[in-house]
Amino acid sequence: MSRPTKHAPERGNARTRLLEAARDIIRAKGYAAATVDDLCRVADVTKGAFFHHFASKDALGVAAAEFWTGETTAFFEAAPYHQPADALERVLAYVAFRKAIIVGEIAEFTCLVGTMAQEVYASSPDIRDACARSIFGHTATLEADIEAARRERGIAGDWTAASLARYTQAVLQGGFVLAKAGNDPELARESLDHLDRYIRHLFHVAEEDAK
Amino acid sequence: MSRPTKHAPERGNARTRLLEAARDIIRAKGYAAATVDDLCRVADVTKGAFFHHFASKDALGVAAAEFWTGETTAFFEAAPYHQPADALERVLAYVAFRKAIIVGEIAEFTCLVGTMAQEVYASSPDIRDACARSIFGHTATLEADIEAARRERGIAGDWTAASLARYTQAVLQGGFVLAKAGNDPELARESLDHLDRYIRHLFHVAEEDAK
DNA sequence: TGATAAATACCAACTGTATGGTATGTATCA
DNA sequence: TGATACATACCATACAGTTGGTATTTATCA
Repeated sequence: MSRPTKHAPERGNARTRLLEAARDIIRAKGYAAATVDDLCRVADVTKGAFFHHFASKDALGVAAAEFWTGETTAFFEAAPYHQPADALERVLAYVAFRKAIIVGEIAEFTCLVGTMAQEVYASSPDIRDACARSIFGHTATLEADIEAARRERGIAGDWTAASLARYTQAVLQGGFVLAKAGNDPELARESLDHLDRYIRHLFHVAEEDAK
Repeated sequence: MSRPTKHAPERGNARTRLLEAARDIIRAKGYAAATVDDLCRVADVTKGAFFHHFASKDALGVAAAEFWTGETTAFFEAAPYHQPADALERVLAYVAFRKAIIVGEIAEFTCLVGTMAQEVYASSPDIRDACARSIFGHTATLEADIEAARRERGIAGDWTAASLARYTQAVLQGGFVLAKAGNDPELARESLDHLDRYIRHLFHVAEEDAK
């Protein structure tokens, strides 16, 4: 995705700094309100550099979604919830992990591509599709564990692993919306407690005395 | 909220038409991208009329959230899910109703205040708070039925009626985000199937063979 | 190895238009 | 007569995008 050059300066090139700025600014005030000048100021580059690296603001939007995909993929691959040998435990550890990382400022734990998709789904199909790839690509990684847990434990029921994986994303995204509206991260964490209880129900395991 | 005057023209005054335009345009492309000119064009009023009724674009945002509260309150009060004598049946009927009205264009069934809150939560506290009142005011109406169902059926468990009511909103809002990203309303309906199954679990009732 | 061409990465200043908002007017109604 | 409900024309600024440059790196080849 990012074609590295020997050219590369020491502390990250302008393109990367612009993508990081986009990630932070768009999460804080949305895509439309994030102006090119905003991005350049935060990234400490000029407008000439912006339009050298991106053909348009929308092109940056697509690149920002792909950058987010790369960052989050690496982050979740390195996360500790993969450790349990038991597949269901990995799924529950995923939910617990998602809850645990809901800390600090709202803009720091909410989802860039969920925010962007909500805003541009109709006006910018390119960005929307990049967001969709990011979200549903992530759910696919969870789907494997859910499917394995189902086989291991011989669970029936009229739901699919893919559907449950998507549902975890829906609960997360919805929790973020509520946290933003109510200006309270606890609203997002609270949603994940219900999700945890639901998954334990589907797999017939007892609720743990959570935190 | 809307102080009617004898002045009033036949098909709704400029203020109301602007609020309806705001509702439709903001759901389609977000708050920031909805320009005052857009709103005036769709409402078929001039800019003078806009700034006669609203001190600023942000003031319109607040008014639009309140207008949405009024419309949705009336809509849900008139909805058929209140009919069952049994409180739990009313709760499940609410979820079924929310699923049933997810039809047509995405912009027609998604939530104005969820969209706005996601965008302006940090940059416009007034709008954010109006959105919060709309969302959490609505969850409060469901909370009563959940609490009644709990009493009627003697249900224990480490969750509150208020928390479950908020969770239904989170699932809805998250379903909308996924529907927008995937450009497919089914993604929102699917989330509600999981929610239905979860609620039945909490109240120890069997899953119905849903359509 | 060194000269040179070509590409890349970036910068400063600029442009046309869109934007939120204003100033000032008029018609209608109580 | 005074307030309300608009309309028209206007304004300063913010906006995405352009133009025309320079410095640096890489590729080519004698």
